Amino acid sequence: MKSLTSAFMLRLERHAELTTTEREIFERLEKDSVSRKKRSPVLDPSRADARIAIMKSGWAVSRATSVSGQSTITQIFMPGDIVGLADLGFSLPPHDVQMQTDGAVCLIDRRTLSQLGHDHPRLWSLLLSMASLEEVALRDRLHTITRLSAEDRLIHFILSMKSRAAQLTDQPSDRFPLHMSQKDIGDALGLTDIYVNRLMRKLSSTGQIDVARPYIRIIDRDGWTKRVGYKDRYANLDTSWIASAAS
Amino acid sequence: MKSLTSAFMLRLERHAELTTTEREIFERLEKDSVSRKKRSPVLDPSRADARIAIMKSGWAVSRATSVSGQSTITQIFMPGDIVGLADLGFSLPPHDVQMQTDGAVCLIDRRTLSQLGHDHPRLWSLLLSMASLEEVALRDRLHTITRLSAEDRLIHFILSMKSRAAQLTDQPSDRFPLHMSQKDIGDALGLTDIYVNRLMRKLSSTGQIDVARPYIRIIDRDGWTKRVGYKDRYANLDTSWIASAAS
DNA sequence: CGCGGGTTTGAGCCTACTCAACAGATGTGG
DNA sequence: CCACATCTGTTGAGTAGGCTCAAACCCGCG
Repeated sequence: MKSLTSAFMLRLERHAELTTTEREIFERLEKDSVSRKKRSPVLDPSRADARIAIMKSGWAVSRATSVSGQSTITQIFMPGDIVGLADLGFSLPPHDVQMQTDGAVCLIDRRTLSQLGHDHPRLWSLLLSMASLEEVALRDRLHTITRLSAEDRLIHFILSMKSRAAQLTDQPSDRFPLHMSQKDIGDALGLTDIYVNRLMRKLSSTGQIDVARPYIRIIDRDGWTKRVGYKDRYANLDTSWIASAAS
Repeated sequence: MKSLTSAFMLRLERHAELTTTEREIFERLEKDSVSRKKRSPVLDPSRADARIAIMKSGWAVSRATSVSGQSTITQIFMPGDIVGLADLGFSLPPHDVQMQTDGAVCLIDRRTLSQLGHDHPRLWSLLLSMASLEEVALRDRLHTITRLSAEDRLIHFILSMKSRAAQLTDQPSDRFPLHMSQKDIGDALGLTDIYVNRLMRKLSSTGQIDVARPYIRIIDRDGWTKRVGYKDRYANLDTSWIASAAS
């Protein structure tokens, strides 16, 4: 079961039956990985065409920065996620992606990907489906940020991080690692680090979470889910419409 | 020049050379259109598999709604846009899409799309590129909403609507139609209608915009662009990495 | 031991919200 | 063609949620 060592394969297989040929192709994509230190850029600016990466291990975040120096974390990448999928249409990376912890990534250049997709059309459908997951989660986050109170935003965020952590293991529990400082959480939610701190204190002092950095435990997940109207977009990817593999 | 009647084709050809075969395929996708009245759903719930639509004319918006009844406009669709591209991975539509003006749409079901993509792999690359445009614009909006003042948010929004309007015409000007009430604008920006109103009044009384509903004219676009750090993501789609069409 | 990154707490303030009322426009049914 | 309802825009007054500024504290690390 060599393929189980790869979070990316694990995720793909969770959603769709792969042929042995396809499995070989995806495995080849992950053959060479390079390690990356915390805070270093995921994509190598010197390799202009290597603009896609599969996260092998570690976390990364994508940030948008404004003139005033304020920044927003627009995406959080965990093992098995694909970095740069949403940037395919751009000649220059629109937002920059940095490692959030130490880790390793597999770089893929776009022409290789394009060629692979040409030979194996189902690859595109799968990638597009995965991109669509990202985007829907992003739209959910947009909604929570614009319309929920700071406390509910934080709760929604913790729930979504828990969902994503659950994808990476077969024994999900309500305890999971959150490799982000309170300032980072603020950058993801549009709050100040100070206010995030007050909220976290409040949640833990009222017994809603247990914090033991970097781990966090959600005490009443169902209650929270109902309270903020959380929907787990990651759990069910529908790939039934994709044409079955040729032969 | 029959193809010029289609905003969708116009947009595709702006970004990539199409072969005659490909052109025929895309034209066929748009063959049958159905008209839709303002405020009616774009996708027909009775046709469960028809989950993609190309906007033929009119505007549509996608909304996320929360338990409290608050809603956020997560996407705005104009002629030539593809509705439902980002929802491909879901068995049920995650957010609902309604017409914002009267108009017409072409419904496409997912299996048809999948089959087409199987026969013409470049289709997927193009769709993924277009989806990536959407997503990057969405991330920009997320950033402006989380980190900019209400006034700058509104300015950023008007600039982005202008960019999109510009895609639909060959003679772009700083005057363009905005088919949204102040409440809708608020739903897109995370503001109340009342506050949007105050801001609009301020912008027009200080000579920054001219309003003649539904048209709006930006007076100093360069100044605004610099002020809020606006980047026009729609102007340049990079498709150079896509493998050229077979034969 | 000093330093830097992250966390914690206090005090005061401002941006954008709420509530309320009205004017204009638009539409709709009789 | 009018009467009425509904939607949209406008303005005022008061409020509060999350911000800013400031200062400690904790901990790992060189």
